[in-house]
Amino acid sequence: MHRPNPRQVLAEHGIRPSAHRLAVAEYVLATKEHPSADRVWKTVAESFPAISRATVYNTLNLFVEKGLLRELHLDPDSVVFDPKLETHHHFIDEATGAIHDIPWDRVQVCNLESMRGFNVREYQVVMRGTKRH
Amino acid sequence: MHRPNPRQVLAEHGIRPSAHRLAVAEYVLATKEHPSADRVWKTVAESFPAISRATVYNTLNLFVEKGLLRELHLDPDSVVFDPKLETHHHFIDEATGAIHDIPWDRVQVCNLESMRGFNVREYQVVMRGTKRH
DNA sequence: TCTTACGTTTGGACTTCGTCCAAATATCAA
DNA sequence: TTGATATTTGGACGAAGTCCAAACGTAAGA
Repeated sequence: MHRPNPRQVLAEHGIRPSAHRLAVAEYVLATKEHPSADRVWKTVAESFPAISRATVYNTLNLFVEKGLLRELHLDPDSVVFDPKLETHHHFIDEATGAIHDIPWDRVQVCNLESMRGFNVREYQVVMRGTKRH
Repeated sequence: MHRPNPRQVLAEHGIRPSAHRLAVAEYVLATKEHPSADRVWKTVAESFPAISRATVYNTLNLFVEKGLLRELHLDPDSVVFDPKLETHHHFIDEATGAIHDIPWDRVQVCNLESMRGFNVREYQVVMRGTKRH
C-alpha cells in the first residue's frame, strides 16, 4: 500500500510538524478504519501517553481545515474521519456499522447538469445495506 | 400541498395516537424544514407547554423505528429529521447550513449493478456547495 | 362503573462528545 | 540566546441525548 510520509504531508499542507501532530498524522493517514475523534485519541495515546484530548481535537480540526482529512457524518452514532486522498463514495453496512469506501468510478451520477441554481462543489453517493459474505 | 392527517398516519403505522404524539406528528410531518430534535421540542412546546424533552425524543425515535421519519446525518452540527414521504437526494448549502431536498429523478446513479458483494437497500446522492441566488 | 393491566409521560440525574480559555511549554528565526 | 509566535494542557463548561423509577392515562373486561 501507498503509505504517505506524515512529515511530508504536513509540509505540503503548510502545517507545522510538531511531535503531537506527527503522531496523529501517522495513525490517521494510514488507517483503513474510519475512526472517531475519541478513537484517534485513544490510539495515539498508546504511543504518546501525555497527549490531551483538546490537542487531538484541535489537530483533527486543523487537518480537516487544511484538507488532509474529510469529516464524515454518515453514521447515527459518530462523526468519523477519512484520509482525503481521492474522492470516493461510501457504503454503510447496517448490520455492523462498518463504513466501506467505494471507488469513485465504480458508479456514476448522471444528469448533474440539471442542478442549475446550485453550485455543486462536491458530491458523493451514500449507500446503505448489508455486505454479502 | 398534500397535508397528511396525523391521526391516520399514526394508525397506518401501528402507533397509539396519544395527544403528545399527535402534536409531534402534526408539526413534523408537515414541515418543509429539517428540524433537529430540540427544534421539534421547542416548536411543539409552544402549543403544548408541558411536554418533556424525553417524550419528544422518545416519540421521534419511535417514529423513525416505525418508518414515519428518516433520520439524517448530513450536517456537522445536528441530526435532523425528514418526513419519509418519498426518497430524494440532498443538497447542503455550505454557506447557510440549509438542507434542500432534491427530487429523486433529477439526477441518476448509474452502474449500481457493479455493486456485487453489497446488498444495497437504499442510496442517495449528497451534494455540497452554495445555492446560486 | 370499577378494576386491572399495560402503555405513556415525566423530570432530573447521568453520559458522551466536543469546545473554550488562560496558563504553561515548545519552536523558529534572528 | 532571546524574543515572538505557535502549540499544548487540563479543567470547566455546554450541548445533545439516554435512562429510570414514579406517576399518570386509557382500553377492555368483570
